[in-house]
Amino acid sequence: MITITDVAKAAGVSTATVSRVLHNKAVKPHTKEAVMNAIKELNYKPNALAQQLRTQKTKTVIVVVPDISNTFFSEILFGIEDAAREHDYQILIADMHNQPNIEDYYFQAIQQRTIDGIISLSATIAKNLMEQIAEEYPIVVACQYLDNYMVPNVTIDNISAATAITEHLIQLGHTRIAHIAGDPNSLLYRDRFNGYIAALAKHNIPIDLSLVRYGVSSIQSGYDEMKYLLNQDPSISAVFAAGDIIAVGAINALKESGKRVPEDCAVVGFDDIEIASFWEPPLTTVRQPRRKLGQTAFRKLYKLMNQHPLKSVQDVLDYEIMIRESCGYNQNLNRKNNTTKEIDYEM
Amino acid sequence: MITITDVAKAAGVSTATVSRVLHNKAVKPHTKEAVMNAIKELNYKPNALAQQLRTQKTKTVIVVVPDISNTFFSEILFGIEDAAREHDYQILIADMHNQPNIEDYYFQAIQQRTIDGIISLSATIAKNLMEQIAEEYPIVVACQYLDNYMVPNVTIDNISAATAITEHLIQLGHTRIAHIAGDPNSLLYRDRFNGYIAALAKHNIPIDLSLVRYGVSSIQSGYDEMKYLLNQDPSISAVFAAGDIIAVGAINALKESGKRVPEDCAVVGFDDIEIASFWEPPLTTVRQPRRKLGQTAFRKLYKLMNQHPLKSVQDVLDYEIMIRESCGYNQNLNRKNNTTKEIDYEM
DNA sequence: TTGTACGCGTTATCAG
DNA sequence: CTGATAACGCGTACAA
Repeated sequence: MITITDVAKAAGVSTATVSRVLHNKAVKPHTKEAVMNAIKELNYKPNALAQQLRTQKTKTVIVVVPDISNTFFSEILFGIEDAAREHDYQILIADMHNQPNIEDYYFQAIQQRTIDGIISLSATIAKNLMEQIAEEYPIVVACQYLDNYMVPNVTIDNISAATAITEHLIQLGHTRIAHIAGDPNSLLYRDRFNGYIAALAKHNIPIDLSLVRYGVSSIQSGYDEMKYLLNQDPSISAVFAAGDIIAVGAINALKESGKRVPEDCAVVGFDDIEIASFWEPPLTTVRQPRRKLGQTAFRKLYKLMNQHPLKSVQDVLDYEIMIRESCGYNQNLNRKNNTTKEIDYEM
Repeated sequence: MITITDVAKAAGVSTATVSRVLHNKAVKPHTKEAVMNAIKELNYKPNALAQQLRTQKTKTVIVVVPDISNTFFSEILFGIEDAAREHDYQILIADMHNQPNIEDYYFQAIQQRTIDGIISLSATIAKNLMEQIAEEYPIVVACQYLDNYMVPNVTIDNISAATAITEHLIQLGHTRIAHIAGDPNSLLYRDRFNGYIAALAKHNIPIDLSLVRYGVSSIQSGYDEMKYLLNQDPSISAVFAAGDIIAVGAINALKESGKRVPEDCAVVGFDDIEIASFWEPPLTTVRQPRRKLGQTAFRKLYKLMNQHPLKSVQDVLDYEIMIRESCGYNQNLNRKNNTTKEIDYEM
């Protein structure tokens, strides 16, 4: 292995000078050139490990992803990478495979100084534990949050979005609207559920909890819960699924049962993942600004890692209702909410 | 930050002894206990950076993935992680976003000693460059290969699999069989193309290159190429797509054009990704042993990293033809090939 | 069985 | 502007 000492010898200077050249510090043009030549000739690459040990910075951020095979998260990752590149940071992906015991990852890596910060796209960890970590280390949560969250996070307003898309179904004349919810332990999904309830209440539609089922994020689960609902109450005319993956499973179940979508039963989802627009029929859903969510999350983390003051603990970004065919309203008139806000807790 | 010195002081021993305890070297039970207590009390975590700098080993492997949003790769990653865990290695994911200029990743990370080895699920890099890297550093290629590959790799027999699934269409009576191929610069896709040609030749079906289109791995691309084919030659009665993502796009195009699948046109794919079995109709395709591919790749890399001799340069694993409805042969009789072989080049 | 001392490759401080 | 040197935290000969 070829080190900074080798370069120094070859260039006839000290290692300190080589280091200076490497970091664009003040060096005489002449000596700088000599060093550059030596570097090129020897094909020298600084040892990142040694640099990191010395500077106590790794310029690396770990992203905790619940499930990388869920395409919803990939676009968020792109956004994170976009922003990370701006500041020359590396991204490390930790895939949880949807298992909830993720504490290990947080602790191991950051306590061993392998990384400078964490972006978590998951919030299954206990609230107090998360807050404890957040006090000691830079961490930002994206697309997930907990009640009265004091951990820096960026998200959309799930209640408002769920209300909006449910109202859309109501405005199309539906009153028997089922909901296939996500994990009730996640505030994210509780919010979507609450948005659904709020929309019904607002329009004086009686709330019937027998129309609510709880699924997990898989096509199979959406299929199963829809079958259950159909079996139990054939009068259902619309379904709001808490995620697109669940929604497409529900569509499959409906079609298999001889129901036409949207004529016999409308279906709407949440997230706008890629297959949503390619499904048959194309899915009406809520689009989250995924790339921007990722970018915002990283920029927030960057401030945290470099002791810049945070304007707000929580950033709330805009969402968009994507009207496609699965809801029966085949018109190219998408609705946008324009309420990017920053809820200020003043850290 | 709390270091090994702090622990040593607290336990009243030298840092060397603490280190020995950490690595289960010979230490008197009594002192060992004292050290353990100090570690626990101070909540000491070894600094991984320092360890790695000292030992010149990171126990980390980078996996180069063409596109993490393609679910085909996630299961391979699981397999890699399975095997990595056995040996206490960390996995690092590098997402290429389908861009071919990946040399940077290989070099940067491994030359800067941040990683011990590479598993590449991509082979867009020039052959000689790849071989040059392979001579200097531990690297294994999975699911991809180049002609006369001297770089350790693990894969299925794409020619044989493509031949088998094309023959299945032939046996169902099809003669006008189109092929939507993948990137012809990739031997992987050339092999699938060649398998298609071989099957036609074997059954004396005239080869008509106007039935062959080249797509990329996206639903949209499959859709576009199928539209083109339909427009050009409505007599096509079956399509072999070089990947499932392309295949489902093709199905969408067919249905939109008023063709029934499989009655008017059969479709088969390759890879067996999750949505394949949930599409309408469910897709007949080739299943690759993804998990095992990943495991095998890591174990091969492990040998390389630890100077164990390699039995073979190339491992060829079994594939499986998954017969579903999209080919019109709705019978639960899947075919397996049982020919796991290791082509011996003797390194 | 344990402690001392050095070195992994780099950067930062302090003189000059 | 440059060089000598200490230090980052750890593992391991070597000696005791």
